[in-house]
Amino acid sequence: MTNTGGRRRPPTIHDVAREAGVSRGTVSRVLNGGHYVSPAAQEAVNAAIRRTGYVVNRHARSLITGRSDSVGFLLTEPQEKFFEDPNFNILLRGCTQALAAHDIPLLLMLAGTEDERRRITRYITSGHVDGVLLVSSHSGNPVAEELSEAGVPLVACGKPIGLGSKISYVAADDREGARDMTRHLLSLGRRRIGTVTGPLDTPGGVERLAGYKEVLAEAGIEVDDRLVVSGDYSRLSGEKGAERLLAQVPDLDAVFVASDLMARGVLTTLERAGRHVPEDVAVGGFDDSPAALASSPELTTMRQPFDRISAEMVRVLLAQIGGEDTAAVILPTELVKREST
Amino acid sequence: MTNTGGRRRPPTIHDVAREAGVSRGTVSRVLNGGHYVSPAAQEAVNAAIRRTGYVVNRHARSLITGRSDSVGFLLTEPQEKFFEDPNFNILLRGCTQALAAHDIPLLLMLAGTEDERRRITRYITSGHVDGVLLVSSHSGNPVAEELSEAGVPLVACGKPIGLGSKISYVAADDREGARDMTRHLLSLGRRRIGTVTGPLDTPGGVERLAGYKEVLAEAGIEVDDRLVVSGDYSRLSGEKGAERLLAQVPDLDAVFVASDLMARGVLTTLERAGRHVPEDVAVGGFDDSPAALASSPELTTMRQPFDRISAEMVRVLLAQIGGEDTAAVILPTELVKREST
DNA sequence: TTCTCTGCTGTGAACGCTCCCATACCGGCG
DNA sequence: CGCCGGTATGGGAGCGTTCACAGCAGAGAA
Repeated sequence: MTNTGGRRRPPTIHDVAREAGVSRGTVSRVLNGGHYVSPAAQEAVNAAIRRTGYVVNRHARSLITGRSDSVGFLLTEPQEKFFEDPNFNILLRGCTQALAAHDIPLLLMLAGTEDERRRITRYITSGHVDGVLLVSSHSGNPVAEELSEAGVPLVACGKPIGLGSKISYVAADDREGARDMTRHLLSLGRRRIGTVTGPLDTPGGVERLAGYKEVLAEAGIEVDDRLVVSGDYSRLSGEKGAERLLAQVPDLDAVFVASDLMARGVLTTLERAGRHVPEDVAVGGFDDSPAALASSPELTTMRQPFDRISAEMVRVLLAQIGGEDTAAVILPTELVKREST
Repeated sequence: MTNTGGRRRPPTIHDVAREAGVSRGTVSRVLNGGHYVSPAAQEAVNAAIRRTGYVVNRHARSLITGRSDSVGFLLTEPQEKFFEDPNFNILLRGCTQALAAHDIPLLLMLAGTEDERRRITRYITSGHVDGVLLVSSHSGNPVAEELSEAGVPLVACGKPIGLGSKISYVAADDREGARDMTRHLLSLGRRRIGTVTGPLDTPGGVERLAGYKEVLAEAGIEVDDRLVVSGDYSRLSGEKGAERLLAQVPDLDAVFVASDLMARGVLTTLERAGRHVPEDVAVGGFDDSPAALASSPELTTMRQPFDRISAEMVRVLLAQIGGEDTAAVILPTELVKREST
């Protein structure tokens, strides 16, 4: 590697060609898979690349190929949620790494306000990224539709609620997860099982509630309206939710909470009310976020496979960029038993 | 805005020129500040841009200017820390927003392993970003030196410990913050004040310890070695640290903890030991992270102005990219009194 | 008038790459 | 022998921009 220290003009494909005694074309072919290149030339070019410290100029390449070899990670949540929810971070990390394995940089984009959203939509649709990983649990999200209609490859995390949209997504099996957790609570002998749902304009909120109701119905237990209160995934809404549950159903013996963060709020309220967990009331969360371990007692929860979700999102997006038709991917959740049940 | 639906060739500067009845050059001048352009032409071009939905092709621009109009956000911590520490997220968000205001995308880069570090260094030094925001509290970080020597504009968050390095950085005033907190504990009448430090190979760890010691010395209190234990900013290390403190100094009446996360660990240990906070032992944290509010009792802490830090990092980096010489920026911290003292 | 200066405009080069076409070689087949 | 298909290579064209330069008009000075 030459060119130590000071800012010199970086080597171009020309320099490599000269150094290797071949033409630009041959170097380019080596760079792009090495088809129609003799082993001798192949070797000479690779040596020359090593000697010159050549790195392809992605701008020049993008200019002609029309691809940018980068993807956007778009967050359309209002900002606060980003920080309250550890899942975003895990997802972000997973996606960055999965993309790095393909040598694709990730552009982080936040579109909290309407203004930002317009700017970013414009940026994306004008070809500055090859595709978009969309993280936004809330529905009614115009960005997804816009981008999708503009033909931008797009993969969402979680099912977009938009009616009949053909947007690919990767999600955990919320309904089955909720079913498993509810069955688990039943298997402990609990019968007065309440739930604190997520926001009902999100697929996660809807599906988890559905799973809960299904299992209770199958077990022949009346699904009492007073057993169901809804939250917004925040800790505080967990506290409030539990207060309402206790008021409406004094003989409550278990709660299925649609997120760990809310579950922590539920624990707080139960403790304040003098109910022991899990003796008096069993509590099951959802996500297996760090919050689940940080609480006391540690939360029983449904583990969402975020590492696999991010890997799948990247895989599906790259396939879509490659021109394949892609479908939804649903990944199974896993019950993690801890102290709270 | 034409070009709805299907994938058409996006308009180029040529199309805009034709539409506006001027030349490429004039359009380009409008795009880049509008100097030497008559008001009439200016107006015609802007109208044409609006009509065609033109967006500049950044690849073509970068190819000739040599700038990429994007910056990297480089994280060299081992991965886990990223998630344990809420500060990173706040920083990331702040930087993304500050950059967005300049229409500069942020490329997120994780370099946890040696391999990744080489790849990313290579990527950066070959001009794919104009500058780097570096987040890595630990010292002995070769990346910073490498990039800096290669002439890449670089701003670190927190002071890099590297000897005599000329790297610009933005940091909170750790020492003064520690002094304030220690004074606060003294003002409550506490005299057996322990501390759980951060890692002593980080500037934050060192400075906060120094501030603590200074104030005790100034108050004429002997700085007992047994009062000082060190942690690694993790919650667990806070628990362990507090255990050691209690063992070594049974009559402990206050603890200054170098991070909120560790402070939560300290609270856990104190509760287990039956010590009441703040009655028996006052606890002061550092960061004012969400963890400070989530704990019970809520933590008194030193607020680090992360919003201003990220804004300053971006400002300094852009100045550096613009060719200015830049220096370090130190921002004041602020005492936030809550229940734990 | 003539010359200069200033504001504004158009145009031919690049920038570094990939694409495509022309060419050349080789072995095998009719 | 001529012709073919497959492999390998070189080089021109062009991607969409900015930059440098040349040119032109009009105002003011000589």
